[in-house]
Amino acid sequence: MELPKTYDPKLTEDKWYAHWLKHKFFKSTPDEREPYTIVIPPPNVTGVLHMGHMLNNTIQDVLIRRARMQGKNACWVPGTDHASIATEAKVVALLKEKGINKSDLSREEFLKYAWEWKDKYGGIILNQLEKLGASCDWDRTRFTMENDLSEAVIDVFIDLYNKGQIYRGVRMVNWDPQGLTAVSDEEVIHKEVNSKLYYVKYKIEGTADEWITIATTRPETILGDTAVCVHPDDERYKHLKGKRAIIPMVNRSVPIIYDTYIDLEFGTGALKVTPAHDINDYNLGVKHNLEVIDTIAADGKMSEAAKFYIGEDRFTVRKKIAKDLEEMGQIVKIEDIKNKVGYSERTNAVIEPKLSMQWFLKMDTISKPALDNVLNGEIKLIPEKFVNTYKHWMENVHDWCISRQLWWGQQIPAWYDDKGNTVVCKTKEEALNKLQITNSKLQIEDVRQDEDVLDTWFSSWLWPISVFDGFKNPDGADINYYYPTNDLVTGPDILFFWVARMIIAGYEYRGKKPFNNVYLTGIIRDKLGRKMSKTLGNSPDPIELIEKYGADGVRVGMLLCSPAGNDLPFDETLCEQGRNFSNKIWNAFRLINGWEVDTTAKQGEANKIAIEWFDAKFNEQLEIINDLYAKYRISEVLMTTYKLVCDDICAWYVEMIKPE
RNA sequence: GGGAGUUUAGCUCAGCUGGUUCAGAGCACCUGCCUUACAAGCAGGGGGUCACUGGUUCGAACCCAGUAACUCCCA
Repeated sequence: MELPKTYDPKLTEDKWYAHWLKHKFFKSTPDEREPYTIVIPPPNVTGVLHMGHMLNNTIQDVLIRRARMQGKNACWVPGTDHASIATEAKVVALLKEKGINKSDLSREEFLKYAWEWKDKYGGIILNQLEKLGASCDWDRTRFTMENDLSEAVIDVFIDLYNKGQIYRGVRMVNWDPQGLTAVSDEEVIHKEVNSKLYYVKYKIEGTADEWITIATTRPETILGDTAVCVHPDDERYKHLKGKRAIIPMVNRSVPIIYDTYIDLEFGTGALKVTPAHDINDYNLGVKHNLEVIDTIAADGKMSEAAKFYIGEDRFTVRKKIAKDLEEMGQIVKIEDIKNKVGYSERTNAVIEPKLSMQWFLKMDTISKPALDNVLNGEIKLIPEKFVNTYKHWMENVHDWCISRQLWWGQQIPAWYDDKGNTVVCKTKEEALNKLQITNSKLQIEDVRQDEDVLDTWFSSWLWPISVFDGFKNPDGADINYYYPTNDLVTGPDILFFWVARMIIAGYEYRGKKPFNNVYLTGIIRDKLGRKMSKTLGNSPDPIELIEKYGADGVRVGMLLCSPAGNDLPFDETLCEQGRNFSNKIWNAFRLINGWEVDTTAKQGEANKIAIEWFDAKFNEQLEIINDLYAKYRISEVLMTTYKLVCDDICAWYVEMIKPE
């Protein structure tokens, strides 16, 4: 048989992957062996594979295959996550192309379209994972919005509500005016941007020509101002005590208040207070009992309450009002400054702090075991440096805003009657019964379910439990055998979003950690050190790379430069090295495959020595490799293996035993 | 503004408890080779003020202090 000189990964990889699947080598069911379990960080169901997936799934595959070879019962559970904001946005966009507005559809109609979309595109990323060689137990594939998992989410919501951990209230939340939903604190990305700082003078009430100058980056919110605040120790403003200022344009008289919150150095030391559109102002408002005027509507346009520029976008108004104030002679000066602005992680829209009615999960007590058990090493973060970050977050965690004003997701099981009563339970009938206790004449048609759905992370935080049916069947064979899982491999960007919350849910619902170790991969960057992103277009398509270098080639390329937790500047030449490595192994095989073995021949002395030497060498390197694995130093494991193959096997051993 | 981390060869990184595996690896580079497994290869070679400054020590890439640059997280 003539083997080609150059290795063709395509033939080999497809052939063997099919073989593995056919023989169910990745399948796992509980048995007597020691389990080794990984649950996949479920990718967005409508997403496509990117380099980050490529990296962390390669690492998971390495770990799971090693465990399998060690004779453990290795189980890698795959699946996807319903990604409510992202998916809903995609479906809305698709409908728009067809000339359909979401607002023209009923909830049911919209969800039908969304499920169609999911059924059409939801499998893509899983197929791509197969291409990559991922040895998942595909029979276990789960989806966060499938019936069982949704039921778990609803049950958990009800349970936490009954325990008093979930409440509903009007709070200042991060509002995404494009997604038209609230998002959690973690979904806001603060970026430094170039802005203008407007110095605007407000007249002191009852004076002819006395003014106070405030500085603001958001003049469009002036219309909602309900106070001016200065520092009590500020000599410049002591004489204004008890006075009032007049808000320009709307001519509203507001108090001048004194609070040590004020930064004397910033701007003029005088702050305009807009309780409806800034979290700090809101807090000041609560403290000083200020009026709240909500001047910006949900879509980011000025509301009726603003009185001016009604229906115009907040950024347009920013420019207009500056011009109008200038004409009124109330702009003192405008400076260029850099400041931090919050953007929505999902839509990239500028977040608008907004008061709204939302559901929250109290985080103070429920998060306690999750903090303690990372600090005491019961759960290990790799690399360890993330423990500090984790600790800091956990100690300062705020209540989690879990409601989203969307349709794609688990609808909140809260029910209202016509009198403003609320009950939380699973079904409408149950709700009716409960509501009738205080509202006996209530009819079922008048029971209304909360419109909102739950944050997607509120379902994925249950993932390590729910994929083993731990809610449906808390004493089931699967959950008892596979939980706690062994290793979790994910990016540091979702340490709080997901990892911390899984730990919280693990202790709350199983009384046990969800995993022993968390391996946090690096973030992949391009050669210029920029994060890979769709908008920059600097991310290579992993599938194209696989076509070019083979899955093994790309995987080797990724792992060569990926110490845990460090950024990973990706360079395609690394894949080339990976491909070359595959070729090297191929050719070593080709050589040996060509040899004919004469079983009657006597072993030569040189061969005997060579074999003994290699035996020792191999075992020595194996020990090193095992030690490196124990420390999760995957790229060093690879390098050691690489050298073992290229140097010890190919350059020495094979040459030594090569027939003349 | 608060916190964490990083800085060692052109690039990506090892370097544990300070001391003959302390200045390393892979890639890249240079030179010579299409030598019957592999040019996606082989043989050889060059290359570092261990960010900077000071300190501790018989001895510092490693410990301490300060400085600088970069990265990340939080507000």
